[in-house]
Amino acid sequence: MTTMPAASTPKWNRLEPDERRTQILAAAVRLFGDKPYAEVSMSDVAASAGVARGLIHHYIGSKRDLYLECVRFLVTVPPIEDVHLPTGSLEDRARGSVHWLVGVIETHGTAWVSVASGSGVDEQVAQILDEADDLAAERVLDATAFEGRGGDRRIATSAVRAFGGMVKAAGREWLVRGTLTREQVEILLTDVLVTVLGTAHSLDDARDR
Amino acid sequence: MTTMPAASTPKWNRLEPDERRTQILAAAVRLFGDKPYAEVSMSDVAASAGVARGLIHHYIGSKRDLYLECVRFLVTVPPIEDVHLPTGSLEDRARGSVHWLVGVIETHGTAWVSVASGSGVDEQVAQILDEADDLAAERVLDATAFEGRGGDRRIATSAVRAFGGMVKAAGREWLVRGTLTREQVEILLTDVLVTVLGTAHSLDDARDR
DNA sequence: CATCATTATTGGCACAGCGCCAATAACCCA
DNA sequence: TGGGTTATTGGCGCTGTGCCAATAATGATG
Repeated sequence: MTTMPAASTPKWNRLEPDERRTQILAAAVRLFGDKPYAEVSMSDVAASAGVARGLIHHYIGSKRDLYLECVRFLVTVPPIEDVHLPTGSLEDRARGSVHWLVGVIETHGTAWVSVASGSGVDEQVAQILDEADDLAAERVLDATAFEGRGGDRRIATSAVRAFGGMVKAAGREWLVRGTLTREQVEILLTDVLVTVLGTAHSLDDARDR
Repeated sequence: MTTMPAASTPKWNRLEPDERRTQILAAAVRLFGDKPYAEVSMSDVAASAGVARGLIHHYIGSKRDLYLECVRFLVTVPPIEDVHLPTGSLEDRARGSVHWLVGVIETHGTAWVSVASGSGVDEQVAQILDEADDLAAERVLDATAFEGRGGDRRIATSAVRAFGGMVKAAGREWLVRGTLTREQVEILLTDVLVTVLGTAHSLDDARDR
């Protein structure tokens, strides 16, 4: 990659530790991006990076350490961007924040989604969770007597599915972290659900990119 | 459990297939509930259920199959409850739906949260994700110029963290499932964020359980 | 320019855990 | 009470991780 000595052909080329480490990490991020944790072996990463298996352990450590580095890279690099001026009305400022968040997501694309939400889950596991989310969304739409035609309904389902992500996160805040009470969670989610259902109606007018 | 023969002491008692299978599944659900996937070995499940390792493979199959069964159990059992009448105003119906959802979460408690959001993630992975979520929430509060005192701010942070769950889920809808366009995602999230910020102010009045 | 010191890199060994199969023991029935 | 049925066990083979000594490439030194 760097120099090509014509006299002797080295069996392998020697790189700077930082460079090699970055190279390994890049390969790992790529693999962990579209395959779940269990499906990625250290041999795969080593082969993808063009090095021996043992070298990864020398530079990063265990497989879990490698994965941790990848996660840290994927979720901490984006927020480095800073320039965002909170001006205008509340909605304008909210719009700016959301635009920034969506941009963060777009930066690493599906890899970010795969890692951030449901870190390295199996394909079939994701499918089961998806079906459960779908069922819950349908139930919510039925319970709230959502009236809508074909396309409208599908978009509303997706919106409520997204809302389901907030339900889970709120549940985490309540049960695991203990930062919100059950009452606070219900109030918050109720207000948000009302907003989601209200917005869903006007959402298919913006279906064109 | 069933009968106790006094004459001879059997080395192990023979159960009906369904009963044994249920027993194994119960032990697996319990273990997968508070430990990540990689931390739970088939030997642990076997020991916890009081059977030999091989029996699990005989009844369920591979470790992944076992985990799939547990996930399916955790997420499909709750929705069996049905009775919920969509009456009253939109907010009332939304409140009812949210109440039902929160009840579903409560049914299995932390185990559900652990499996549903971030299926079987490592403790350190969860910590990294938590810190990233916290940072993002703080940034959003800063960008939207959220004014609030100490306790208010902390509650608002938690609310925005919960909102972050919806951001991830919406990103999934957009990038992975393709059910929403980027524009639709931004509109939806903007409206919801405005609601979240507005509700957060009145949320500490309901801090008492 | 030849030799040595340094260290990046490799290949293989030991161990843990999964998947499976034949042997075994408990139960049911005549 | 004996024999058939099958739930259950224990151990074997294999894949993959973690680690360490040997090796080779690079830079320094005379």
